[in-house]
Amino acid sequence: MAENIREPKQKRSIEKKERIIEAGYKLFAEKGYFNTNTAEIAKVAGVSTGIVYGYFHDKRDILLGAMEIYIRKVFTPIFSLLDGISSLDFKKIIPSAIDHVVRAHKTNAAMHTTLHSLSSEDEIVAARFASLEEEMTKKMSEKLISLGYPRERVYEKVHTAMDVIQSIAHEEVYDKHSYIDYFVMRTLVTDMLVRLFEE
Amino acid sequence: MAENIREPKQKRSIEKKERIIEAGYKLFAEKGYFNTNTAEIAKVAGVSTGIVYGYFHDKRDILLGAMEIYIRKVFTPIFSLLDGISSLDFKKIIPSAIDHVVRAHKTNAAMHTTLHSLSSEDEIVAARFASLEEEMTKKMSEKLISLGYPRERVYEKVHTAMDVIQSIAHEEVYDKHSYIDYFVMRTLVTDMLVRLFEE
Amino acid sequence: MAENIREPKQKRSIEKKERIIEAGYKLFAEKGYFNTNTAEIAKVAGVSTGIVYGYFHDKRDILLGAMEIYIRKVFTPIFSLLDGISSLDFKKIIPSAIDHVVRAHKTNAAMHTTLHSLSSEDEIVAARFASLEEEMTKKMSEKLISLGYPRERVYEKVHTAMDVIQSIAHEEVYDKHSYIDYFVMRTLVTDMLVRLFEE
Amino acid sequence: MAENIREPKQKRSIEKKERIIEAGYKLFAEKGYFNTNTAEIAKVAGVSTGIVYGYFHDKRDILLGAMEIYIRKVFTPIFSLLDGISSLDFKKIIPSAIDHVVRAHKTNAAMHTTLHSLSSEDEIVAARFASLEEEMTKKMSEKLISLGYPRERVYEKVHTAMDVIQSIAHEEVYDKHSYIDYFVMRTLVTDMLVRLFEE
DNA sequence: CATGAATGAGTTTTCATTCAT
DNA sequence: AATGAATGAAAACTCATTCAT
Repeated sequence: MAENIREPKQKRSIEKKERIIEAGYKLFAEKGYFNTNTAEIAKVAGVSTGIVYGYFHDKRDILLGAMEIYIRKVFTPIFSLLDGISSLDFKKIIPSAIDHVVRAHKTNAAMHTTLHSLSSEDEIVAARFASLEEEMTKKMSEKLISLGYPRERVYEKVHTAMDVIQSIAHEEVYDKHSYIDYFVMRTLVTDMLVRLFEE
Repeated sequence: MAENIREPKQKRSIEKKERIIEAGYKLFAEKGYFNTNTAEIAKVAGVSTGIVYGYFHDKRDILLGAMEIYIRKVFTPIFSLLDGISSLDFKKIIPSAIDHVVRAHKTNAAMHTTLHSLSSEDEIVAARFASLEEEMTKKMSEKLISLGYPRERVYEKVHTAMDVIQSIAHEEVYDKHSYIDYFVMRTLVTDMLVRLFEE
Repeated sequence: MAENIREPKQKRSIEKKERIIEAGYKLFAEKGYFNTNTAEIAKVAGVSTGIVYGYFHDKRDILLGAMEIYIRKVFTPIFSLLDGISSLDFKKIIPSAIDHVVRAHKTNAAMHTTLHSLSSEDEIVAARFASLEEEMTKKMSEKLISLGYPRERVYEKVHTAMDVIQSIAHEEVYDKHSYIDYFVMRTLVTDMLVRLFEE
Repeated sequence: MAENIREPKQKRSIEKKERIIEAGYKLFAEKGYFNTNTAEIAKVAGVSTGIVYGYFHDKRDILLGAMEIYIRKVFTPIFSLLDGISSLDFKKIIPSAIDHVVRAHKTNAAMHTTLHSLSSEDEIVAARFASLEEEMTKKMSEKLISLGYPRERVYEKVHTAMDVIQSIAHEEVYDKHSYIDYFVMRTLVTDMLVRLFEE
């Protein structure tokens, strides 16, 4: 039962661990978690099956690694967007936020879906996402307050806005409904959210 | 390999097929699709493992059956809500809609999550949901138009409203964010959507 | 985690379970527990690997089954020997006991060794053997007492006798020492034990 | 595939080889041979996994090394006991022998069990033990003869005594039978063996 | 129609041993 | 000599699906 997971310090090892995660990322996104097996991950990563277990406890651990990559890819730009906000000009903030989120979703849609799936079967994954949303909501809210926005109901507003923006990102990325004009929809949503904050 | 799936005509058989679907529903919702095996479904349904393949092509086919149940449970009340609308009084329509959706989610949240998960791995599931959304959007839009609401951008408004309502239903059902006052959030969302339609 | 082990009631199934145990018995005895794999057991039993897990929780469970067979084979004749004792004539009892034990060992030596091995790695196996020894000691002691033998120190005498008899059985079965005349040794031991009880 | 096992001459190397053996000893004794892996041995020994194969052909080779340690620890004191015998006073010799063996067992019981186990799967281990027993029996017998004890049947007597003493050592060390008074048992055995030699 | 035992390919995981550095 | 990352064969176990009864 001795759990001996290498925490790689050398460059080559770090690269290898990263390669395994990237391979997992790619395959999980393409075929879903349960339809991917470790042998395949190893093959795509160009390593032996054994070494996978040198870097990860098990398959789920690879998923967790991939999730962190996903979070890095998707949330980092969004957090950096936050830093750029310097006034309460929601007519600028909202479209910019939608833009960021849609773009982040577009490049990582498949992984997003896989991870969202796993939320239903894995507590940890679900918890990680919940805490991320919390972090974003709080950071955004504090930012607005620091710029003079009234504190009252700000968490609820921000969280609602985030939900709405995520919805529209989904719509645009999956583009399943031919009867919807996504440009129109985005305009609607933008106005709606601007009003939410400016009321 | 002749695919001989019984389309049961006798009452006893119909009941049996239904029992299998219900068992699948329960288990898929509780533990997810991949963590449920057919033997378990058969056991919960009180039938033999073999007969499951008399009524269904494969495991996925049971999921599809369960999905129809889910749709029946969740969408039927929402469709019937539609019929009750007789004026363009959005201050009444929106809260009622939110109420219906939240309630439907509350009783079927687990299955919703499972099905949503599977969308990423199963085209059919994804397509079924898309077409349902389409149907709902169209029905609702036509209803509004028939009551005199302007046709322009109505699909986009309705679809956006549906997205937002789903989001808030999720929030309330999973209740993961202790920093959110869900009553406040619901009020915000209601006002926001009323304005969307009344502008 | 649903542990569904068939407890076979039908004759065919019982036979199959028995066949698996016998295959395990044979292979464990020939090659040791750790050098035998389940696929091999299945093959020798003439069944699929899967069904093995229909009848047994895991590989160790097969060993436990084999252990019970071993116990049946080895201890049953010894217990029946007990029933045959009708007087305190140790000059007859001791040689007869030695005879039985040596013969039982000779036909099951390999399995004995394997099981004894496992005692060091498996608590259950060890405990089962200890309780068997206890049962035998107690039964034998009660028998002697019922025939009028003094109760004092009888457990210790019987247990000692059992140990000694086991030792000599080992010696005869494995026959590793060319400088030993096993016939002489058996005579020595017999006399020694007769005196132990007759003193 | 050139088998280049270092026969270490330098002190540092000898120490390292010794450390590996001691680590193997400890782990084999604690968890059994098959439940111990080489990486663990290396770790406990404070060396790299690779270098283990610089000093040993394979895992089994480490076991053989550990066995020699065991033999050194257990048999050396017993052999030295032999040297101390200067008369045929069995009332002294027997208790002293029992004492030595019990004590040796008490400190090395776990390894004893492991090695005994391996006898069934490893010819070399079995042979080594057989030859040790032979050596002891012969040495002891010669000693007795040199002190005037009749040569006839002496090997068988000594070997039997050794067996009995080992049995009682086992009993005392593992102490599995609550219904046995081990002090009584030791007295019985002592008397029995004294008589065996004095008859 | 119904049963549930049986199949066997497929999956995760381990570990003795090798090898580049 | 020494390291410890890497290998990959082999093991235990699962489960959707089939089939004899």
